[in-house]
Amino acid sequence: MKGRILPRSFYARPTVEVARDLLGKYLVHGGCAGVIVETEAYLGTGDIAAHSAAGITDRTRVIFGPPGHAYVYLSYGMHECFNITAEQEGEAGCVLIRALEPVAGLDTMRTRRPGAIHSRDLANGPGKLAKAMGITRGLYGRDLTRGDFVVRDATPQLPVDIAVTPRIGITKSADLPLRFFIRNSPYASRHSQ
DNA sequence: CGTTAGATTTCCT
DNA sequence: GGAAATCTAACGT
Repeated sequence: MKGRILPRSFYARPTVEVARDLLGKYLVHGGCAGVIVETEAYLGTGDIAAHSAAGITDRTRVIFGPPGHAYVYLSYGMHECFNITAEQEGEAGCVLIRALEPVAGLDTMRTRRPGAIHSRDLANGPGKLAKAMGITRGLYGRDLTRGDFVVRDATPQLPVDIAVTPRIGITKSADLPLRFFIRNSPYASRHSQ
C-alpha cells in the first residue's frame, strides 16, 4: 500500500481516461486493499445507461459534484456498487469499480464473503467487491483523497496490458466500448479474457 | 462446466 | 408499476 494518494487532479479529467488509468492502482479501505483490475466508464453526455442521465436527484447528486468522491448505490435491491466520480464539478461522469486483486486484509474479506472459496472470487464483480471491502451506502459522497478510504498509486507503477470491451449487464448504450480490464488477470470478472 | 431462475428494494416514469 | 450498472444456487449436460 505504498504510493501517494491520488490527488483531486487525477479525477478532474475525462471519465474514460480516469477509468483506464485507475487500472493497476490500489483501492484502500480500513485494513483492506486491492489492485483495481476492472472498471467501467459512465458518461455525463450521450450515455443513457448512466444513472446521471436522469438528471440531478437525491441519488445522483454526487455524480455532478466535485471529482474524487464515492458514489455508492443499491443494485437489484440487494447489492451495493462502488463508483468514483470524475470530470470537473458541475459535469457528470463516474467510474464503476468492477473487480480487485486482493492484497491486504484477506482474512477480513473472507469473513465478509464466506461463500468465496478462492481469493479470486472475493472481489471479481462489483457487488462482491463492495461486500469484501466493507463499502456501503453509508460511504456515499466520501472524499477519496483523504482519510482511510482512498486510492493510491503503485510504486513502482505496475505494467498493465489493457483490454477494452462493451459494458456488462446493461441494455441501453450497450454497444459503447467503455469497459476496461487488465488482460489475463485471473481476478477480473468472469466475462473477461 | 454452462445455463437459468429467483431474490429483493430503490428509483424514476 | 416496472425495470434495474448482480449474485448464487440449482439444475442439466
